[in-house]
Amino acid sequence: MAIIRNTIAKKAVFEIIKHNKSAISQTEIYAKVNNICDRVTVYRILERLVKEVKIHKIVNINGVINYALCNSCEHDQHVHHDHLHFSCTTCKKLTCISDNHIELNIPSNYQVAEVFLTVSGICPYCLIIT
Amino acid sequence: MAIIRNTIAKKAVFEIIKHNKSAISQTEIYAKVNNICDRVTVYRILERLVKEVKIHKIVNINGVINYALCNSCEHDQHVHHDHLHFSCTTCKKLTCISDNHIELNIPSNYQVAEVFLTVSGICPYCLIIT
DNA sequence: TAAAATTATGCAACTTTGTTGCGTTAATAA
DNA sequence: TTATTAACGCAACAAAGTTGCATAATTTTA
Repeated sequence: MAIIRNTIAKKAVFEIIKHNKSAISQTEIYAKVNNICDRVTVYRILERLVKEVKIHKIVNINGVINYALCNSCEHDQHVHHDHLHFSCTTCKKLTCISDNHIELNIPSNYQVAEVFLTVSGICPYCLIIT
Repeated sequence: MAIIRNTIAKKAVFEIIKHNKSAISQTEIYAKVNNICDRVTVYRILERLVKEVKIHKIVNINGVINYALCNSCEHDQHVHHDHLHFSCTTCKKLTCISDNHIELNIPSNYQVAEVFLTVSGICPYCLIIT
């Protein structure tokens, strides 16, 4: 039975994700972690945090994996995510947008785990600066 | 004004995507192309086909970019994709599933380009063999 | 039809992102 | 305080994607 250890690096990574307004990638997290630990350690911490269901993995439209808290999510098999991810094509940032309802119509022979609703486009900030 | 050339390699890549039942990655396409051209050329052809709106880019839940025809898509700003992509966690394949309706509720200060609805889980084939 | 223009390709080298093995360090329970 | 083992660092690797530049192929035009 694996005992979970709350190490300094793990706490730091979690705090970074927690306080970041948009979803954040491993590269960005490692840059913010300020050499508190190795690059590989960040990957392993993220893996553990995902397994512990403390953070969520979201892929942006370029294939870069991002991590976010997603407090609003229901971790229930039947109630799917009620929010949407906006993937900005300009700044590459991933933002969570709430208040969306998804009606699914998937053939019963598929076993659904998670639902990802991602919208690409230009975010308000990038629209202003261009 | 760029003149589009329909080269042998480009035709081959397009045919592979066209005849593949699920969305396919660059790596898989290159394997199928049978040394007709270089690895880099495949990347450049895919880039061009996306720009020409002949194929679509879809990211699976692991961040691997896949390409598909998506004939059923409406290329209209207001009418969004009416289908869903199923990303199998076992075989990693991306399949298009039709007949889904998405109601979006995105703040008006976001400029929407494309909508991606991806569901992760286990596909019928993998469910049988396990 | 030959020369000029330009689109597409090949090759090599590189970058970025993510993974694995293994010996060492350090957090936690007893 | 010690024993256990989770977590870490380092090095090396692998996969995916990008860039520069010289060359090949196609199209235009003179």
